[in-house]
Parts: sequence; C-alpha cells; structure tokens
Amino acid sequence: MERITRVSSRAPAVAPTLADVAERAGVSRQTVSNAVNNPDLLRGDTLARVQEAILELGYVPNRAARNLRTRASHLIGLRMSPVQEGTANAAMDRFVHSLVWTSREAGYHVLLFSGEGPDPLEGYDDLMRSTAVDAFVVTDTYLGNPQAAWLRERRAPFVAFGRPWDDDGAKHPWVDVDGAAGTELATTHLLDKGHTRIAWIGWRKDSFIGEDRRAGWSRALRERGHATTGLASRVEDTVWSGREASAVLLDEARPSAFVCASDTLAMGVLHTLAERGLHPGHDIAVVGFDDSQVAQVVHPGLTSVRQPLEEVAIAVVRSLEDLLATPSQVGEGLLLTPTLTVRGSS
Amino acid sequence: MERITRVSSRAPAVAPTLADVAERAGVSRQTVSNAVNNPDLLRGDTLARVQEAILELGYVPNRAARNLRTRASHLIGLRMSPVQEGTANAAMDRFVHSLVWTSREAGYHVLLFSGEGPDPLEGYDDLMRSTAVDAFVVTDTYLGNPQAAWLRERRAPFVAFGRPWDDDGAKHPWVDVDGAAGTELATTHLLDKGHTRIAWIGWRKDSFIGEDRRAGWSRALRERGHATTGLASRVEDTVWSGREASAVLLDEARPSAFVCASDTLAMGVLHTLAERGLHPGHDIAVVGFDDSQVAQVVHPGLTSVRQPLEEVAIAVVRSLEDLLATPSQVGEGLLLTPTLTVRGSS
DNA sequence: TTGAAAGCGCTAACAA
DNA sequence: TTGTTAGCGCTTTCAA
Repeated sequence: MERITRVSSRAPAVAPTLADVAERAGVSRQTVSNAVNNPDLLRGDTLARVQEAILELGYVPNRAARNLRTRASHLIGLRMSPVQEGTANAAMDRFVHSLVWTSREAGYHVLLFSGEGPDPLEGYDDLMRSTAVDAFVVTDTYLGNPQAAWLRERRAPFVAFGRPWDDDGAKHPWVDVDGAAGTELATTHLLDKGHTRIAWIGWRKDSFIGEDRRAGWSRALRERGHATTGLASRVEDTVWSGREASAVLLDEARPSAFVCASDTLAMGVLHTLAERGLHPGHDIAVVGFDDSQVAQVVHPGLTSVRQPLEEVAIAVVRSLEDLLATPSQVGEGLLLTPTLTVRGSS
Repeated sequence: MERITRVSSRAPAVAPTLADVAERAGVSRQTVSNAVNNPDLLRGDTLARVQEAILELGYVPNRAARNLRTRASHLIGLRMSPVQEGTANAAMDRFVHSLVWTSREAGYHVLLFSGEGPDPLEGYDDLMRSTAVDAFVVTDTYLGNPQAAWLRERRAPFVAFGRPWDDDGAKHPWVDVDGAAGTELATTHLLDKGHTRIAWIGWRKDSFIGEDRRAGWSRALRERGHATTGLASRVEDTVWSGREASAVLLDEARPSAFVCASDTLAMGVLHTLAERGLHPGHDIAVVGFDDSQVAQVVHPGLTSVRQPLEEVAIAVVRSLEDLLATPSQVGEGLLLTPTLTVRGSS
C-alpha cells in the first residue's frame, strides 16, 4: 500500500517552474528558490507552505537554468579508454562503479566521454570550454601525466587517479594506490609460506607503474636476504607474454612462486602450469594484481593484490569537492595501501 | 611543429560568449548563432568572418545556456547496477564502452547514475524531471520491464537493451540479442564435434533470459533427435552453483559436453573438471555465454557465445535519435544475433 | 541575408 | 524574513 499520495505522479504535460510554485504558495519566486537551496532563511510556516506546494506540483528545479545561473553543472567528466580484449584488466570499470556511487552522495553525476584515438587530450577540451562538466577525473596516467600540465594550463579543475610519476613538482591533487606495497605484501605472503625463490613477471621498463610494482617484489626479497637475480622478467601485458615468460623462468631459474604485475600475466603463468601438469597453489604459487573477476572465478582461485578502489573514489571525490570549493588551493597527493586477497593459487 | 595558431589556447580568464564573437566579427549575436547552427543561412563572406572570430576567440557555445533554451541536454542517462564480485559478468561494462563511443558520434554524452538500492526506478525520476538527460537507456530488464511502464507513464523517452519479456503489447523501442540463437549455435557446434549428450546449466525458471537461452539448447538437440531429459540443471548464477551442478550431472547423466547460460557457470564446470583431473576441450567440452574476459584468458580458453554489443549500442543510439526526433512514434524492437567464439574448451 | 526583441528558469545582489 | 530587479548565454520569432 502506497501511503504517500503523489499528486503529480502522472507527470503534467509541462513541468512546473519556480513561478508556478510561488504562485501556488503565495510567495515570490525567490522565496521558493530559498526554500530549495537555503531553507534556513525561511520562517517555519512559510517553508512548510512552500514545501507543500512543491510536493503538490511535483516541482524539480530545472538543471539547465540552474547550471546557467550558477555556472556549475554538477557533472564530473571521465574519459573511458577502450576495452582491452584478451586481458583481465577491468580495474577501470570497477573504479567507474565506485566513482558513480560516491559522486552521487556528493551531488554529482559522472559524464562519460571517449577520446577519439590514442591522444589522451582529445575530448577534454570541448567539454571544458562548453562548461559541460565542473571537473575531470583523470585516470590514464600510466605514461606520466601529459593531461595534467595541459589541463592545468587551461585552468580545468581535475583530480588524478594516479601519481604524477614524471613530475615531482606537480601541483594538482591526486590519489593513487601504492603498487610497491601491494607486491611487497604479495611477496612477503609467499615468503611466509616458505617460498624463497620467487620470480617476478612485470611490464616493460618504460612503465612507471610496472617499475613501482617491481620494486615491492625486490624490496621484500632483499629485506629477507633472498636473491632476485635472474628471477625477473619484463614483458608486455598479455596472457601470451606471461605464459612465455613463466616457461622460460621455470626452466632457467626454478622459482617456486611467481608474483605478477597483473592478473593478465598471472593467467599466463597458469597456462604454463596447466600445460606442464603443474598445480597452482600446490606445485607452484602464483599471485596476480588487481583482483579481477578472472582471479575470483578461475580454478583454484588466483591470489591477487586488490586496489581499494572504493576508497580511491571517495578520496577523489573529496578532493574534487575541496578543489571546487577553493579553486586556488594547492593539490595534495594521497597514497592508499592495497590489500592481498589470498586464494587457492598460493 | 604546430602549424595552426590557436590564439586562445591559454584559455582566457573568462570564456567568450556569442556577444564577444559578434562584436569582433561586426555582426549581431544572432548571426553568430546561425554561423554555428545554420551556416547555410549566411553569405559566404559573412560566415568566413564569423568563423575567423570564433577561432580567434576560441569560442565554444555554453552548454547550459543552450540546454536551457533548446530544452535538451544531449545527455543520455544510464543506470549502473552494482558490480557483481565473484562472477564473470561484465557485459554491462562492455556495453557502456560501446554506448559511450557510439553516442559521441551522434553528439551525445552518457551520464551515469546509480540506483540506491534494489529498486530499479530509483534515480530515474530526478534526472528526468530536472531535465538533466534527454533520454534513458534501460538495461536491467532481466526480470521483465518494470521501468518500461513507469517511464512510459511519465513520458520519459527511453530505449531498452532487453526485450519486454512480460509485455507483448509494449510499445517502446528495444534492442536485444537472441539468446536462444546463441545457445543453439553453441549446441550445434558441439553436435558437429560429435557430442550427443550435451548438458545444460542455466538459471532458475523465473529468469526470462535464462529460459530463452535454455530454449536454444533444447531446440538444437531436439532437431537432431537427441535427448534432453535429465541433462538440464537450473541454478543460481554463481561459480559455486555451476561447480555443484556439473558434478551432479557428470555423475548422473554422463554428458560429454556442457552448455551454460553464463561464463560464470561455465567456470564452475571448469572447477569440477579440474578437481576430477579432466581436461576441458579434451575430455569434456564446455561452452559459456558472454565472451567475458574470463573466457578469453582462462586456460585453455573458454568457448563462449558473444553478444554483438557494439551493434547493440549502434542500434540503441539510432533508436534514441528516432525517438527524440519523433516523440510520438511507436517504438520498434530489434533482435540481433550473437556469434560463437570457439576456444580450447571445445 | 541579417538584426532586434523576447524569454527559457533560475539565483545573486540588493531593497524593503 | 521576504520581495524586486537583473541577467546568466543562448535560440526562436519576427521584422527589416
């Protein structure tokens, strides 16, 4: 039983405006505006009368008009990079979910746009200049932050998910996950399990993120006095590369465990193990990175470093709010720590 | 070397307006507006002069003002359902990518929003009444279309990705993928490989989509005169359920192949096979549904039915354009055919 | 082919 | 505490 009577649930042909509400409540338009945006300013009975009129008419402020007047859209722009088929990479999608969720609570919506091609700047310009969004969340910082300088120069508010790797003096706010801490966690976990020869399969050297994650692996091994020599491989982020690299490492370095820069590479390791009749978690331990769906559903479960994307989203939105409230403020950086989800593969 | 001189690439402190351009070009504001929206109306030299001024000033029309005036936002609303951890389901994310891409070409952006809870209507109302979006794309039709009737009653333009299963008389436009055709394709593929005892693992009976996909399996078997009795199982969409169901079926019905309603369930089958030392594609064939990343990267590759989500997005956007151009028009339905991506598991 | 007037719905600034 | 005035930047309508 619906108790509340929604008078206008049938949606009137034409949407009511402030003026309609004002007339109905017997007040001025400004008073209605205040009732919506600054209810504290009204006297109790006036507020009640206006709110009743609002309810009766089913009034909802027109966004375009409000945007025009306040010069704000309450929209956050996010560029979506194309899906990568054949990989396990879906961190971006998980992040989008978290961001949408968190933004809503802050009164923002997420506007998705796509760059035409490889140019990461494509698409930002138009949205910014047409005042379609209030700010951007920049995620594709894997090769440094070409966008950061560019957006900064154009005075576009933005928060980056990802460190300004190549620019220590960067003054924009950012949030990132400590990849090295993640792989260190993974490596220590394996060391605790008794493994000593732990191999690394990561990305090519020009990847900042890849080098960061690799550092966690080597740090953990060195701290416990174990060797890293000959145990590392740097390849492309594909299943095939992970398979090849692990095959070579198994033959030449005889590791008992693998730590990988991504779940995609870890899946490659699982391929090699399957081909050789080896059982992950039993014969050889494997740890991936990103706690993708793949890690969650593959047999016997892939242990993986999980980025706290929900927290990232919260921090990003908070940062965005600060930024929009105080545009001149110097941005801060925040580094979050990932966790390790242990499954059958280790 | 940048050849084109972007005079205002440094972004002026305050964005230029129509009036600024008009003054610079020595014409009226209206003429500038026409230069942007109806260039055909201008004489060649006037147009050139105005365009030059636009370029020099770096003028981009203000979206809020335009939206207010034209009562259109060129935004498409899409509700994101929460991520399902522990499953392989990511069709939604792939679809979002395609939709963003396709929308851009049609001059639209995608606005993401999230429902608060299980109520699929939550969130639509506010966006619609505040004229934040021009239309919606409705995707969560797995339990019929409660949104359809609701949105229709409120005169909200929308296109559904998913059939109006429970309402033959539905008059809204929709695009869907023929699930039965997909599983029929999968089953026929297995029959061609020599399998005759092909089991089905699908969803509970109250799932329209699940029953549709199941129909393709049984149709293919019946057409070739093979049995279906005792070969089907209906469970929840989890890896665990798929594992359990396949274990029972293997013991009781001795199938040589499995067709599943989802990659998640298919992964469950792979678990059972791994536990029994059976090799997918060699001892037992397995086919999933959705061609998820999981299917793509798992060893030895999971054969899976692939929904043509790019085509779906194109059809949805086209439908949306028709709808917005001719609001009164009766919506049509379009059923697309999936393909089968064959991998090692079959 | 171009221009002038009007107003979309809202809120900031100020006045009562 | 409430109301009045003005105008955000644009496009529709109509006149020149």
